Amino acid sequence: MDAHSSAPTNSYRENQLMLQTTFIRENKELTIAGLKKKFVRDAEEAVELILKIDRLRRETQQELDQTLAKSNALAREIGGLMKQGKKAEAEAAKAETATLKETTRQLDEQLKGLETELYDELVKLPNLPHASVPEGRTADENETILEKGEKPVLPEGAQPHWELIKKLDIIDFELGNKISGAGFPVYKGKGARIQRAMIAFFLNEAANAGYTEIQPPILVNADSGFGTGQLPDKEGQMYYAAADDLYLIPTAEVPITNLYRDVIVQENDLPIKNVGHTPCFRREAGSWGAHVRGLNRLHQFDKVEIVQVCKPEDSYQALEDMAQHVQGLLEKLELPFRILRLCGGDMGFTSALTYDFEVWSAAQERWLECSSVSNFESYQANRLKLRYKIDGKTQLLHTLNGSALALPRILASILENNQQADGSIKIPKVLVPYCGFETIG
RNA sequence: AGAGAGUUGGCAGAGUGGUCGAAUGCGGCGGUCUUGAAAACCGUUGUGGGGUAACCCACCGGGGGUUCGAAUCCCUCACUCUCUGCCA
Repeated sequence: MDAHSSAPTNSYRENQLMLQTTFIRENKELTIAGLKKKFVRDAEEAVELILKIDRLRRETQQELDQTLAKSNALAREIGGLMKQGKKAEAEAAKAETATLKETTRQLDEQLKGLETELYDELVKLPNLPHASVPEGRTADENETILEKGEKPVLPEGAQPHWELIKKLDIIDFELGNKISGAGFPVYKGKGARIQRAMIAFFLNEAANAGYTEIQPPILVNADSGFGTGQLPDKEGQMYYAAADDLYLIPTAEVPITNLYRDVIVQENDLPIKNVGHTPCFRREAGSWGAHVRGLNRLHQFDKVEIVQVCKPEDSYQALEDMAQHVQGLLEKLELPFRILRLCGGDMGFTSALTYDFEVWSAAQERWLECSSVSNFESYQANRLKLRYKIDGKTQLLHTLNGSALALPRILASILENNQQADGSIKIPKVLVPYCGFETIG
């Protein structure tokens, strides 16, 4: 943990603000600078436009409120007159309401339009990167903050995992192809058992670290997709069940974080730490090729996800704790890995700071991403309306999540790194009690 | 899937056209009393938006309508419950 022992300090958001618009209004330059770090095009224009719409929105709101206040007063007056039986006066007052009503209708329409416009613009903006996020546009500019573990020297005739799984008959892509399609492998025998072993191991480790286990639905509605930011941006990456208007989750983050949508959490229930195992479904339409062979990229895979909800001032410590947890798993599995701090251009849309974990895949001689641990600060919480009460005020919480871990690439790495001279695979010691065998093949 | 009944503040539960943002009870918070606690009593206690502020506005499942005025009437959608059917 030495590599990232000092938690980065949150440099520019001492005052956590309720609303993104309020934050932008009061931190215009910081917002623009942050957006530029994430390579948002025309950041200034986007921010100016938002501030302009926001100004108009507030003006319109004021006019509307005043008009409504007049209507309310008049209605009360009419009520009073009716009670006293002053019918003529009441009728006269009624005549006045017609113009007010028309004004209300117009202003209301205007306001709704402006609110929609504002929302549409806001939703286009990604989260702002944390100060410690390195400058850079592509994955090449990510910062390696730790590399650990011995890269194994493979025996003569060592093979990549897609050959090994065939030889050992533990994962069958052809069968999956028949019953579903490409990217839906069938795990058989020890292949299935080691998957189950890893899931149990990961869940137990998380439970030991204080995470509460959750088994969420794996189909979610559109509101949940919006809450965690998959919608409206990455619609095409999720499978969609049109008949029921439900999405297959791309990660357990979606249902588990959305558990707290529209919730005001009690302060002493914080931090919330949840873990869940789910299958994950990803359409990933583009970029299939040689480097995504075998288990490297799938349409369906299993993942154990850890999620935390905490107070703003605790979130960067929580991020470090989560990273440490993931690191511990990889160390126990005895796999070589490295940790990257993603640069502005390579980070996710909703994240403020992300650590990627990559395992070494010895036969492919490549690093494979197996976990991504992120602090979203209040970005998701703002959409989720996830808050807590402090000093009588409601304030947005921070959300974080990370894979702990995604299975297929871990399995690929185990298979490739641990192949023995006799062609068998040695199972990491920690998994043996879970799967009940020490070798495959 | 069919028939019926519901959806109100943290929870329970009143309220069927005019100070209802909403009675009452429980819970929460503050106080009195007490060595301390309980009980009792008093006060307070929803969310969001706008405004320097006083204060104003919106929200009683979602959306729309009637009306000078809607938690209350009408339409529509969603969900929940009960009974029947089906089912792992």
